[in-house]
Amino acid sequence: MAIDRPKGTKDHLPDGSPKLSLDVQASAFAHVQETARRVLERAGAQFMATPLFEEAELVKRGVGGSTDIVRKEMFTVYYFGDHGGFILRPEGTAGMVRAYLQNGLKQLPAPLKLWTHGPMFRAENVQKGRLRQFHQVDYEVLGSTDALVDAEAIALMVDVVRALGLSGVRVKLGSIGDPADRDNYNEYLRGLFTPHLEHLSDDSKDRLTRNPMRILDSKSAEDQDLIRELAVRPMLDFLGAEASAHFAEVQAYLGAWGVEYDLDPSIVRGLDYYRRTAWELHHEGVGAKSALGGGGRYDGLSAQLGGPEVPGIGWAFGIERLLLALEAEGVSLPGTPGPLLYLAAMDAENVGLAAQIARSARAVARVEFAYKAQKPGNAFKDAERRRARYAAVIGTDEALRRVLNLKNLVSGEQREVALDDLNTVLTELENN
RNA sequence: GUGGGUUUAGCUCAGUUGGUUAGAGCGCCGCUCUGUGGAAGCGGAGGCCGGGGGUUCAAGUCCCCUAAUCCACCCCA
Repeated sequence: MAIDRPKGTKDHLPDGSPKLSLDVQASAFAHVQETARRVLERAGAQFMATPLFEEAELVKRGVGGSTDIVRKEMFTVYYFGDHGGFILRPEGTAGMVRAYLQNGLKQLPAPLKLWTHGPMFRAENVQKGRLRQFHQVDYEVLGSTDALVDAEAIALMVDVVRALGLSGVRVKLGSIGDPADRDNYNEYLRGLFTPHLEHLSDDSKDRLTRNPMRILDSKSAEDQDLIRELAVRPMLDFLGAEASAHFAEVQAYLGAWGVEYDLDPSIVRGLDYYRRTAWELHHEGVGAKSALGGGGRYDGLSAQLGGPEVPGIGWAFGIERLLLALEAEGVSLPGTPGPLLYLAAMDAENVGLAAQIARSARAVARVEFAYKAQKPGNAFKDAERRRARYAAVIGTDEALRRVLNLKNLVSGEQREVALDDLNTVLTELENN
């Protein structure tokens, strides 16, 4: 093969392909999207979609200039002759909020629940559960600060994943407070760690200036020793009165609904616009970080993009990571079903008739036909490989008498059906 | 950006201390089998041994570079 697919991308393959795993099975992707649609739309979310590329400025302002996403993971799009400065979107929220503001969706009754799905792009090195083009399901609620909205969002994220048959997920829940709370906490951490600089790992020395909260979930043993020695207080101790009450309310609702979660003080959002409630969904099967998805409240984002104050909250999970988790649990998703009926003609002059019957039968069911005349033995072999439930071979006798011999490929039983009755019979067979 | 493993047919893999026409199983196509499938037998197609350079009389095999892939770090979905 002369040309391979670009690094960090996957082809989505039809059922039956060699090397097929759930994360590249096109029908599994479709099933995730359909399940998300069902669960989210029943909860009142409406589907919308935004472009795959946006102004670079949107992502810089929306995601934050100090994040790794902006510093080293953006794909710049160079190829629009009349206008430059576009990038492939690295996440969904900035575009959703941009579209909300630009299209006047503030006119719709608030809070407005939206959802979308599609590819995201990050220029990262590849490993398990991490790609350069990956896909997310995304849920956003705009126009409310109510803690009930937070709790419902978290519960819905769990609902979608559960509806797919995944069981081993954990919600890690935290609150990063309001901006002043976070500033206070970062100041506390800097004051605490700076005198012990020489005991921190090199990575954490860097974190101390860029994002001190990251030190707390460092994988380095020396960092963890130091954290224990210094008896570092958790972020939750620094929440202001309002953020604290809000967080208590979120937990009360989750408790009332029986949504399980673990309080995790080390929850840190990588994106600058988060406020208050922040959470992640974890599963063992998805790779080193084990995060299936994450979410949080972003009340400051709209204003940061130059719009009015519009509170918001949202989450996203990675479809590939979800499929890895399902695969790890051995959950199988429904694939594309085979045809209900496979038709073949024995003689070249009846191929056209087979095609005509198939085309009219497609009004009620999935029906395929052979493009060349086939001997009965080969016709049934073919029908079997295509996973048809029924097969019929048309010879001169059937053509003259205007009938089909429908053969059940599992039981081997045959029954004769008049062509005029075919669609009625197929409808019955489809329904049982 | 960094570190380690891997790369031979569509798939899973053999291939000896370098030795001349690179193999198997599965899959695919055909035949045995001109009105009834899942089996068996026989035959066929399909490889610049990831790419480039080097050593050698001779390289799938040894050396260097490069790419892809897998896993991990940073970070994230």
